[in-house]
Amino acid sequence: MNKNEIFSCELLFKVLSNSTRLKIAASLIGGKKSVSEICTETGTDQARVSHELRCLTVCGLVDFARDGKQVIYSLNRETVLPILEAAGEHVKRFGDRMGSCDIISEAKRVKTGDVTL
Amino acid sequence: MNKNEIFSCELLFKVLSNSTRLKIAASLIGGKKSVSEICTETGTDQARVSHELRCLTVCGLVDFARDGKQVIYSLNRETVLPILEAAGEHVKRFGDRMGSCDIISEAKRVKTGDVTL
DNA sequence: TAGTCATATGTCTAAATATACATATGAATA
DNA sequence: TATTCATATGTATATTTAGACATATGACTA
Repeated sequence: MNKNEIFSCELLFKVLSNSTRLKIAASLIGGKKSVSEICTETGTDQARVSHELRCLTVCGLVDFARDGKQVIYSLNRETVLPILEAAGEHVKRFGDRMGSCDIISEAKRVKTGDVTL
Repeated sequence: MNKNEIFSCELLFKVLSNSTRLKIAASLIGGKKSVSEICTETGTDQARVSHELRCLTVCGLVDFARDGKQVIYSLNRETVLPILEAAGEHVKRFGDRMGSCDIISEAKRVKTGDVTL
């Protein structure tokens, strides 16, 4: 991996490291959806979903097509599914440990009141 | 993907979305390395490398073994390489576009003085 | 063409994260 | 056992990001 690739990967992982964007992507695994369907499925308000959809679009994770008043978004399955699958494999083995990393999730642990021991 | 998996994936992607941690992981693709070797290869100071190595260790991306005064870190190739490879595929196609996403890289674009037009 | 439905964009603030710097620990050796 | 080398940890601050809220646009329909 050269520096450019590393930087682009950093951006890609940044896209996926936000819970709203990740929920949207996960929701689109099930198939194309309109913005309002995505809002309902992910329990997120419309403005924020639209913001994040733009990010996902620019970064190539989703495509869209207008259909009358609606805009239908779809996952770029070809490149995104392999990433999610590979991540899923890792998480299957190490998911439990990751919550105890204070560098990436100090705040969340405090907020959700998890016990650290 | 259920909620737990999504949350764990979010953490995993957060680990990989930091340039220092990603550089360390990329550096370890080439094989096991001591902390000071990683510092040299990635051009990062020792304290920060150690911090990030702990994160990478807790989250299952690297393993370590003490060897005298040194500590040798290795990549958990089995789960991490597939993630990096899949990310590499995406980036090969969409890497160019991603820099123009203001949501994930506003600050960096300003700092590096890139032209946006 | 006025209204309304669906979606997109602008922007401010709170929260999370990265980094720098200081310091501690732990193993080897003189 | 004092010293030195390699690595780890604590913590304050600056930067970055997420999220909330207000508002704009664009397409269809009465």
